[in-house]
Amino acid sequence: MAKEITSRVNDYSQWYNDLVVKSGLADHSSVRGCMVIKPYGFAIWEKMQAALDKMFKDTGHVNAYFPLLIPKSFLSKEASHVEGFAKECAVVTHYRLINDPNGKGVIVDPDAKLEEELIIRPTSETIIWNTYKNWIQSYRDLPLLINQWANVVRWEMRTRLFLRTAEFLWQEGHTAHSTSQEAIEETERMLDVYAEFAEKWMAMPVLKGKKSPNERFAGALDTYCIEAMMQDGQALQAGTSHFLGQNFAKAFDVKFANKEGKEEFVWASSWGVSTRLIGALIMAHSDDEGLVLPPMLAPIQVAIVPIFKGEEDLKKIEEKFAPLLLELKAKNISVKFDKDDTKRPGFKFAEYELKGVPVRLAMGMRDYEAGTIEVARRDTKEKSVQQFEGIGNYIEKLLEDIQANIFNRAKTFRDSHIREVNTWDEFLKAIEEPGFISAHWDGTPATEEKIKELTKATIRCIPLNNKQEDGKCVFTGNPSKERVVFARAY
RNA sequence: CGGGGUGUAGCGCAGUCCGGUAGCGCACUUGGUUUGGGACCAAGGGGUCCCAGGUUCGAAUCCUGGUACCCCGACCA
Repeated sequence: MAKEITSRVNDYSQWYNDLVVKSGLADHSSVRGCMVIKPYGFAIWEKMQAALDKMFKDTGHVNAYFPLLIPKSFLSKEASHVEGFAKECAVVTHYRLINDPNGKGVIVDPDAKLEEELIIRPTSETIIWNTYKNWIQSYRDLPLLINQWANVVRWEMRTRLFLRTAEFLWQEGHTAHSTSQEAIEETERMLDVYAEFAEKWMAMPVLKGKKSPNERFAGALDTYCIEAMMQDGQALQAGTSHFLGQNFAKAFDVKFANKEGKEEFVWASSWGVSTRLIGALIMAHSDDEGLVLPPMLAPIQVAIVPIFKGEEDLKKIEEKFAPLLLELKAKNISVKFDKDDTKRPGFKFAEYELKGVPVRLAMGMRDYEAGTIEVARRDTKEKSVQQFEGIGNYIEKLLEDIQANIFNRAKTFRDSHIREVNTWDEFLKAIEEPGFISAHWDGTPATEEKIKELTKATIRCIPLNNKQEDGKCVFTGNPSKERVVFARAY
């Protein structure tokens, strides 16, 4: 075995790290907490971007780009926003380096201190709302529906590849509206877009819900989220959509004249997903042999391994496959025909499993003569021999089947790991098992805080369209109208 | 920020206790044989032993100081 991956049961966290590095998605960089996203990992991100970008455009949004650097003073204009982000901001203080007069290398030129320090954006609400002030005068300028693809920096104390890195890639939508209701509708619409993307493309079931006040975005009136369950039963927030009310409009003085000619503050939403989704993808589906990628996001959907002795065999097999390659291309299926003669078939099989390629085809002279082909699917690791004739359609269906199968597998796992509990004793017992807990909560931040302190579990969300039922808070016994979802989270 | 670990060839590591020619596996290069589940043989190339200072005839190894990254926790839109 050239590449040993720690097994999930042994050490889930180590399994994840091994997998990310050994499958070639990303590496640690020489900067603490920052990663190098390698071509294979970036290809997944590009597929995610393409799908999401289309969904954003289809819902009326356009892309723009705002600066990486933000004047320090901007951040403090919205009180709770600065409180949330100040402690993890990287700051630019100087603009020049000079040769070190005492030795080798360069030092910061003390004479090149910035008048006002700049922060590297941890998120762009402030610089964007400062810009919107100039763009919005009338109700005719609204709504403003803008998205940006960007990188942000948050100086996290502890980082993990993809899940929490100091620098990460994301998209952030920032919209401006003339009414509260319209902004709320936008917030909910984008949550639906995220949920659809997670379930349809990533094959990852998610719970849609609202955050409790404790877990809200710094500066939001309401934070909506999608929460996914990883294979170790922990929760991962996979996307958020915030209703910002008029907080940023007030902080940056963004007003518009309504139809009656009166000035009003603008209503806002913001929403984002990040490269963390790649972490989610890995932890939702993969196994001890490597990645398991959903066909819709796999950079390579079909790998073909010809097994040959000498140029003549290879040529025969290549000729046999030529029409199939065209057919698959026409079906928009990405294929790699791997005729690399320096690696043996067994090596390639293992490598494509590690990389999570959904379907692998193998053909040697035996199959060639018989008019058959070996088909291996990554999700179940099943192999079968099929007739070569008509294999294009078979593969197309198989990819759909794999996409559906891994979604169903993840959904079955999740649904069987959500427990309803009604007493504190049950809660304490259940939280030591993998999975989510559905329980009544009295709605107070104090109770949530206390539960977190005692169990490390947080309220992941208050599910949307939640069933209303009378109950008692699992901790205080105070009356409650609905259940909320508790879990330990990444 | 607390605790732990690690810095030696591209990668993974041994050597450090007990100072004395810098090693192993993988990868790489060349040639050959192989090819249906991670091939084999032969030859070869590759080093600021994290940095600085000290002890010593001599330091990867001992001493002092620094630094970087990783892991566990606390923290975390």
